[in-house]
Amino acid sequence: MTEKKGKYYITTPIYYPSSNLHIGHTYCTVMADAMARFKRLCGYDVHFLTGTDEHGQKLQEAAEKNGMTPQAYVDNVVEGIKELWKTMEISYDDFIRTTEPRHKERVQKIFMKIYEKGDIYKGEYEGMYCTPCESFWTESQLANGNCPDCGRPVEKAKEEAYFFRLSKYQQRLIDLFENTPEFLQPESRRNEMLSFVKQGLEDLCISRSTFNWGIPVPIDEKHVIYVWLDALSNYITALGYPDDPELYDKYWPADVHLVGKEIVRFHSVIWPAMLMAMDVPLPKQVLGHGWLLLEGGKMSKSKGNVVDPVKLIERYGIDSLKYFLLREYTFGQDGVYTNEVMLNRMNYDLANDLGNLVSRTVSMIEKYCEGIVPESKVDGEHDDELKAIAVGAAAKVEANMDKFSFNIALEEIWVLIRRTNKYIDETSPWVLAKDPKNKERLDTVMHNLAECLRIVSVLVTPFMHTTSKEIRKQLGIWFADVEWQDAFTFDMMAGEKVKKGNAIFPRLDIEKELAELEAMTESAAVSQEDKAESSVEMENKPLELKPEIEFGDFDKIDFRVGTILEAEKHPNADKLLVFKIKMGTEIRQVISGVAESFKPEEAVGRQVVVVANLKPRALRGLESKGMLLFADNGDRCEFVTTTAPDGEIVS
RNA sequence: CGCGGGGUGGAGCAGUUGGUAGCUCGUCGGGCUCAUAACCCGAAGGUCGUAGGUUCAAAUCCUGCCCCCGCAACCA
Repeated sequence: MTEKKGKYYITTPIYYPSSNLHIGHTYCTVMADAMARFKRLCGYDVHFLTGTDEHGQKLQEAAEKNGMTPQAYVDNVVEGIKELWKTMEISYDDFIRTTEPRHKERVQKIFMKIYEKGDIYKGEYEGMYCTPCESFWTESQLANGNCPDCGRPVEKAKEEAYFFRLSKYQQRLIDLFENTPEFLQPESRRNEMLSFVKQGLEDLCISRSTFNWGIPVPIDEKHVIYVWLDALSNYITALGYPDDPELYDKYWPADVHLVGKEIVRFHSVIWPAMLMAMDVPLPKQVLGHGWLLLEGGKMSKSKGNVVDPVKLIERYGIDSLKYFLLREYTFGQDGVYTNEVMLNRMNYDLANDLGNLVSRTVSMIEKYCEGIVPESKVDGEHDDELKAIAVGAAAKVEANMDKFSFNIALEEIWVLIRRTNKYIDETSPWVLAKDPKNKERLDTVMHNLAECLRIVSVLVTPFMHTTSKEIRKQLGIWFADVEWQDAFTFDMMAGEKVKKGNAIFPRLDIEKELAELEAMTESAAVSQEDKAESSVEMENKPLELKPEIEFGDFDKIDFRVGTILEAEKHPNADKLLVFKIKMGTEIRQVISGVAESFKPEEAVGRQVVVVANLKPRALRGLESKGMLLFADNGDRCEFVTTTAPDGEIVS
C-alpha cells in the first residue's frame, strides 16, 4: 500500500430535499467524489461528507400538502437522494441529515456556546409579513410588493428573534479574504465577497417563531433555529463536535467545502464568522463552482427543462456521465448543457479514442501474440516519446487536480490515449506481422500498447473506476489493486492473458439519440402540462385571491382610457419605461416596470387603461402620475387594451 | 460613476512571471485497415471586441469606449 500522506476532509453542500435533485446537484457531488477518490488513491486518509438539510417552512408545508408529517416526508425524499448517490457510486464516508439526533443535539450546544460568549442576543426581526401564509419576507423577496407565495399583500411586522453578531466579525473577515487568498476561490468569488463584506455586515437573524419544523432554541422553546446556524453546522456536527472529539480531532479543519456559487456567501462569510465565535479553526478552503445552464438560461422545474440524471445514466452509464461532467466544464465557470454537447463528448473521447483503443489493442495481442502480453525486446524510434508521455501523465494529472481543474486533468490523460492511437499507426503492427523476422519488434509494440493502457487504467480510476476495472479485466490484470504510483512506471507487464470483452463504450448514433432524448423531455413536459390542466378542469378550482373588498373601495379608483403618445426607457433604470399618455384633454407622464416585456416603440399609439387618480410618486428621479394596467404572467406583461377613445371612464 | 464575469479562426473553449496564438468539433485533401465506418497525417480559416498608451516585444500590463451575461437596485 501507498504510505498515508495525511488526512483530507471534503464536503458537498447538504441538499434541500424539497424536490428531486437535478444534474446541477449531481455535478457538484460528482466533482467531490472524483476528488475524494483521487486523494484516497494518492494515499490520503479521506473523509467525504454529504447530506441533507431537512428543516424549514417549505418542507413543513410540502409535508402538510401531502398529508404527511414533516419527518415522514423528508425520510421519503432522502431515501431517493441516497438511492441516486448509490446509483452514481458516490463514495461518501458519511451522510448527515439535519434531523438526526446527533446533529440536533450538537447544534443546540453550538447555539449555547455562542450565546454564552455573548454573540447571540434577543432582538426584533422586522420584515414584510404575509398573515395567511404566516411568513416573513425580505423586501427583495417580494413579488410586485406582494407575497411571493400567494400574491396577497404583506405588511410590515415585527417578531421577537435571536440574532448572531455577524457585524462584530467584519474586520476579521476582511483580513481573512485579504491575507488568505486561497481561502475562497476562484478569484472572482473572492473579490465579490470582499466587497460584500466591506459594504458592512448586519447581524443575522438565526431563529424563527412562525413555524416549528426545526431545532428548538435551547433557552426558548417558542423559537426554532433558522437555517444558517442549523445547516452550516453540519460540517462539524457530523464529526462529533463538540462532544465527541475522535473524528473532529482527526479531520477538522476541512480541506475543502465544495459549494455552488449561489451559496458562496453563506460558506465564506457567515460560516467563518460562526466558527470564529466558537473559537474553532476555519476550513482551509471554500470553492465555489459554476452552474450548468441550459440554452434558455437557468434550470428550473417550472420551465420543465430539468435534466434528469437518472435517465441519462440508464441510457449511457455512470462513467460516461461523470466523464462528460468533469471533462466538459471549467471549474468555477458556468457552462451550457445540451444533449448534443454531451453525446459528442461521449462519442469522440470515450467511444472513438479510449474504447476503440482498448478494442484494437486487445484484438491485436490476441491475433499476433496468442493473447499473451509479451515482454519488451527491440526498441524503435517512437518508443521513447510514447513512454515519456505515459510515465509523465500522472504528475500532470496531480498538478491539475490540486487546482480542481478536472477538465485539464482528463485532457492530459487523453493526450496519452491519443498518442497511443498514433503510435499504432506509426508502428503499423499489421505490417510487422506479415514478416516473422519482425516478431520481436511486434512483441515490443504490443507490450508498449498494453503498458500504456495499464497506465490509463490507473489514471482514469478516480473519475471512472468501473471503466478502469473493465480495461484491467481485458488486459488480464483484474486481480491487481490499482496503485497510483504504478502510473509512474513502465514495463510492469509480461505474460498476462488478455481477453477481449464487449466494447466498453459503444459508439452512439448521435442523430438517433438526440431525437430520443428530445422525445423524452417532451413527453415529460406534456405529462406535466396534462397534470396541471386536468386538475384545473376537473375541480373548477377557485383562484387564490387577495382578500375581498367592498364596492366602495373599488369605486374609489378612477380608471380612464389613455393613448400612449410617447414611450422611452427610463434614463436611470433598466426595467422602467416612461410613457406620455393622453387622456382626453390631459397629457401626463406614467412610469411602468415593463421594459423587459417590449420595446418602447411597440407601445406608441396603443389604447390603454390607466389608474388615473393614483397618488403620484417619483421613480428613480422621474414622477409617475398614475398606473397602467397590464396582464402579467410573471415573465412578461401585456397591455390591457381597449378600442374606446381616450379620456373615457372605465368602470 | 452600484458589484462582478466575459468578448480569441464556422461552433465551443484554453491561454497573465509579456517573447513566433493552442485544444476539441466542423470543413477540405491524403494515409491506413489492427479496431467500435473507428484511427493517423496534412491544409484552409483568427486585425485575440474597439481606440489609444507603456515596451525591443502585448491576447497577456495601463487608459477610454462598445457589446453580452449574472447579482443588486428599480417594477404605483
